[in-house]
Amino acid sequence: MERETETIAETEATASAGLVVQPIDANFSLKDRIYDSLKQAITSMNIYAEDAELRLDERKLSEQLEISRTPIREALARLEQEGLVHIVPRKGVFIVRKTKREILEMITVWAALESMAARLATEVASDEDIADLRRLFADVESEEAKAAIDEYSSKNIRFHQAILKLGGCKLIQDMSDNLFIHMRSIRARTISEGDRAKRSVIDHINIIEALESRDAELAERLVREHSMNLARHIEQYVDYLD
Amino acid sequence: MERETETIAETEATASAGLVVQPIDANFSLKDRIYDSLKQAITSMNIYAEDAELRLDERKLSEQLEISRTPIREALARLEQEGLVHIVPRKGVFIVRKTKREILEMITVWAALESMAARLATEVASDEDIADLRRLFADVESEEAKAAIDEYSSKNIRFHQAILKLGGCKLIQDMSDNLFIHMRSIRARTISEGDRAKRSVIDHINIIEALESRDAELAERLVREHSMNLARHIEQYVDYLD
DNA sequence: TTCTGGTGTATTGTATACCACAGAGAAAGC
DNA sequence: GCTTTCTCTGTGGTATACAATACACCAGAA
Repeated sequence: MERETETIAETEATASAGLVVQPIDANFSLKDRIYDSLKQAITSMNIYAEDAELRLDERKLSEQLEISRTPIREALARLEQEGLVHIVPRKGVFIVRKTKREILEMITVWAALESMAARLATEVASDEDIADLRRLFADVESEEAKAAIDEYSSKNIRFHQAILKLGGCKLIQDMSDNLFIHMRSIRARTISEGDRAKRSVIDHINIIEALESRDAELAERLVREHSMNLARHIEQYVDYLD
Repeated sequence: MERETETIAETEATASAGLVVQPIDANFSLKDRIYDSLKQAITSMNIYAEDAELRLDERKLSEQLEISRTPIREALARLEQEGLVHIVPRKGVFIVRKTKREILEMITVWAALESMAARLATEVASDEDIADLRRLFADVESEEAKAAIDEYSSKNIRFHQAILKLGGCKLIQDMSDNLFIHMRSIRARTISEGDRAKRSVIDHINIIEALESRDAELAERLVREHSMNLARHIEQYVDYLD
């Protein structure tokens, strides 16, 4: 946008002729594209399936993507820093399977971040935003009976991401997104266990009401306990993790 | 040839001669070493000084370190993912200067993490660990009068890191370390402003007492408010950030 | 003098060649 | 038959060569 106006201002002919653009996105870089591509691929696969292929072959990737290994290696270096893959010198690149303990720690951090977001939300979120939250949730409630569990799971996830967003802290959202990659499949699996879905619905109602009444302490506590309950559940019942 | 000698060394010679070790850390990798080296260099420099050199020259680095550009670029890719540097395609690599808003967000996240750590600490930390905290703090108190401010600043930092550790959540510690890199210089600068040092001491006493009495709610609140006070102070008085 | 256009250099992005090592399988010795 | 050793292949690690582009400088024209 800024560049467009600059260009137009600079050359009147352009403006009069109305030749609109070429904001040519010169920011393409193979490294970044590959990074996105690999990240997308990894997050969308079920890492915790038994038969999951955990090994990544640089050369194979370079052939599939029809580029050289160099940018691939740089993308992999980024992914390693992010914790998605682990590079063992002279051994190979492996997709990381988080251990149960690590998952629990991630949920703990998630609880800290989301509860802080909820606290912030009671201060900065508009009434409309909170109303939207209730609307999204009403949706969930009405569809819950007929829709499949994983459909609910998706809404559940959107609910939590909405709260993170309402806090207005970009960094909290970003960090949560990263945690979320690893928690996605776990959340999806555990939601169907026991009566967690129903309890979850109740929790969500309470959280929304706390936000509506702008009760920072209560909102924070409810969000935190909601997450920590998930941690306790996993601690007790999940055994397919290392 | 080499393999023969290796083999001999491993089997007979090693056993009979009692040649003790070769713990040779084969996990060395230029990429990792460079990463550590650059990170150390960046964190130890004052990023926010006026005359700070923000540009990193790959070729110059490769000459100084006497290695090729490839591992350097991989290290830089990691640093970018971590948020320490920013890579602009076909422009170069620049050390990131956080904006005021970003600093404030980092402190908010820090508050969320440290307050969660404090809460956890009231449950899992041993009495001795908490006693150590008080001891560290007593140290601070006695030296505060005579020691320089930056000396206190270092103790202040250790206090906070101790709390993070007491929570027993490794992930919280790691994430906080990252945030800390950017907050280090800010914290050092602001501690000397106003009577923040004295107020800080009082806060710390209260936090320790909350931990000792195993009051999760109180410990969490005090830690959170302590950090958020720093945020408010920066918001109001710091103007050397973008 | 100033603006425009071109050229040259420096620096980044990408490709490729080569090296060292790990691991598996074959061959040889016990 | 079992163990051991050697070799071979595949993979990642590193270096270097090449391509593309950004920026500065300079020349020429208005």
